[in-house]
Amino acid sequence: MRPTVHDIAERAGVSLATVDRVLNDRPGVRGVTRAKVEAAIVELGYVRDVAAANLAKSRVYPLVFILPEGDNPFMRGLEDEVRRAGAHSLVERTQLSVVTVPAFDGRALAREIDSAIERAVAGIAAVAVDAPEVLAAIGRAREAGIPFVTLVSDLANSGRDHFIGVDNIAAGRTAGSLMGRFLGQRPGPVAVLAGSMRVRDHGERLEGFLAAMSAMPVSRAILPVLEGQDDPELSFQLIAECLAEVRDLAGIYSLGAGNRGLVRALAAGTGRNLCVIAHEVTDETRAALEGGLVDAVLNQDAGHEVRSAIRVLRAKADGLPVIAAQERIRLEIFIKDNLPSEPGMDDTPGPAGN
Amino acid sequence: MRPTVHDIAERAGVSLATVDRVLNDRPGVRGVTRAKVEAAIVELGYVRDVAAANLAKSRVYPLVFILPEGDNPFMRGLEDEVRRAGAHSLVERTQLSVVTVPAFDGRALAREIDSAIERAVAGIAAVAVDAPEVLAAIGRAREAGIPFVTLVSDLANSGRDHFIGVDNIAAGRTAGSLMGRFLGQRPGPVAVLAGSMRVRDHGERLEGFLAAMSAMPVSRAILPVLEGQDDPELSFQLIAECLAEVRDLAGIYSLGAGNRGLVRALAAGTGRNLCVIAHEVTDETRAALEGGLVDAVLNQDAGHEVRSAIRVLRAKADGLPVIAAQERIRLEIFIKDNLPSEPGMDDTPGPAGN
DNA sequence: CTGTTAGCGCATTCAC
DNA sequence: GTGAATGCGCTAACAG
Repeated sequence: MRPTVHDIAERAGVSLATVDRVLNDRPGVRGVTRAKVEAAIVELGYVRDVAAANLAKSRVYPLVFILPEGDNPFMRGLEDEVRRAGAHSLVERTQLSVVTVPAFDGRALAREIDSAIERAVAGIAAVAVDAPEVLAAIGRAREAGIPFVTLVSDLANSGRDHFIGVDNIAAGRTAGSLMGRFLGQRPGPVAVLAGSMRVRDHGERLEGFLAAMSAMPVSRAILPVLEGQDDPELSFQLIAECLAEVRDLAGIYSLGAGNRGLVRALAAGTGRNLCVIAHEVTDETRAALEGGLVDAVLNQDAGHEVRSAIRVLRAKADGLPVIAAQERIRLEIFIKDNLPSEPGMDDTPGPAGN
Repeated sequence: MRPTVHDIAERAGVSLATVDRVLNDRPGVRGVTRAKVEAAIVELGYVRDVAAANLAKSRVYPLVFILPEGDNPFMRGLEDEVRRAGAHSLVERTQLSVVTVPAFDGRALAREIDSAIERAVAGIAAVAVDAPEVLAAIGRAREAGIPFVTLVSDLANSGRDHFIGVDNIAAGRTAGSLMGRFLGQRPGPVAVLAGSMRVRDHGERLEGFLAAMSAMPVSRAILPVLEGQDDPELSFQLIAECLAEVRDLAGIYSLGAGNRGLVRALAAGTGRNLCVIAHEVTDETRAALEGGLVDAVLNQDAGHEVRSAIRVLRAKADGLPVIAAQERIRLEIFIKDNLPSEPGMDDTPGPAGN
């Protein structure tokens, strides 16, 4: 049997309360006493039973996810995953909530962060916007001792505890590499559709894409980036225009969330046989992949990201270490043949273990 | 606050013990009483606190992984992952052990399964071999009420509780699709290196590969399958021979674990510019991918598989449902650009949350 | 500064 | 058939 607090209390010749004090390093213990207890802990190889601890604390963990509002399908998918995780969360003493803020609005995000701090939540996960207000708000969360993770888009210098998302430069490189191979010797320029270059992850993807394309044996022109603001209508117009003007277009890389407009334009421009690579599996991209309109979709698993965020926030809240290998979000490549079946319908209701 | 056993005892006008009896449906409760309690459970929306239950039971879960022995790097990787999970497992009241048996030996596997049943373990995970003895042994595990999951290679009609691994037909299709696209118009036949066609997953991968290749616009000859028994030396010879004889060879699909021999032969046959697709990220395939000897590697994440097996076995042991979406093992596609950094060095030691 | 005591939610002997 | 009492490993009042 594993050693318990009783064993270490006995071994150190102190009471349970004292053991508990040094375990949770709370004040009110003399240095000598503390040392004795710590020695006993090491000698017995004690590891705290987190389940029992949480039971005793009967602590609940209110966690808040702050996501951009609007009809960005990936973000709505993230939101769905949070709610789905919420269904299982009672068992894990975790209380999930979602709030949405206008996209790309640093001030609004900062306000929401402060509000969460006010409510004394146990952890915050947010899609970061690159703005000074946000940086400051994250700093305040840190000061309040509230764990903070960035989701999907990072803010590395903010002091956040963890970033949960993919390496976007590598994602861009992967897209470029696939595009180059799929096109082979075929001539013609490539277009890039982005949301906005003011968003960090979009910029990084472009950077990686350009690097990989220029490393290809066949050199190929990349047209000036089209910024569709992740808006379906604007994206549609930009792509439709491009298709009309550039008759020998060979491929399109859609690195943002403007896929609905992209797909509409592709469907209209019949028989062009382009190589198209997009990001995030959504209803639109899934259908386009299955229909042959899109050749590959790069994806980050929203469900994994949400569960990872929860695990990391809870670990930080409990002062536990994080299993890095488990929390690394992979960049998934999907083609028609390895597309997983529709999500959502495959979940089992009821309480669950983990 | 969530309702507890006390609440439902009070509501039903019975004692804790009685509530417990119906919760764990044990005998010794009158029909009427049982009905009252069950009504209260439903009305209050009671869900059992598994953590507290396990604490009270002070139950530990001895789980056993039965893996093929030998120098198959993927299997050794799986074993490493089990040990790694074992380091965190104390916290989760789980006791992991690994036993190895000769590869492809149904009788040896069956014997080991029986031994595990004998020891009354709480769950068994095994790489299935397609043999009647194994089928029978899995049946005995079921009768003994011991949860059983198949790992990597399934045995669907065995009555196992769950399969943890990828869809191998889809894996083969994906390989075929990528091979076709990467080759494009380039002429020449394609070779297939397998371990043994008597293994189910290898057969399924071949099936998918052939289907995808034949669906390609450019028709292409597939050479007779080379069976390397997953043996480095034999695989090397087969591939070296093939390279020597088939001067216009366009590609190789390695669907088994003979990659060490494959890579050696590729390295020797300089400047042949083949399209090579292999399975499982190991030291060899990683290096080959980085060095340009291999174009793509299809992978199943061993760490995820092990953790999934543990979660599923525990859930089954506790009679809890499984979160299907979380337990589905994805088929990962790796090219040079999205290869994750070396695993193993990125783990944090010490106790962990999950 | 340190120790005693009473739970957290559940399972399990024992009596009745 | 049913209930009361005790303990799992830990935390948190409250005393001393």
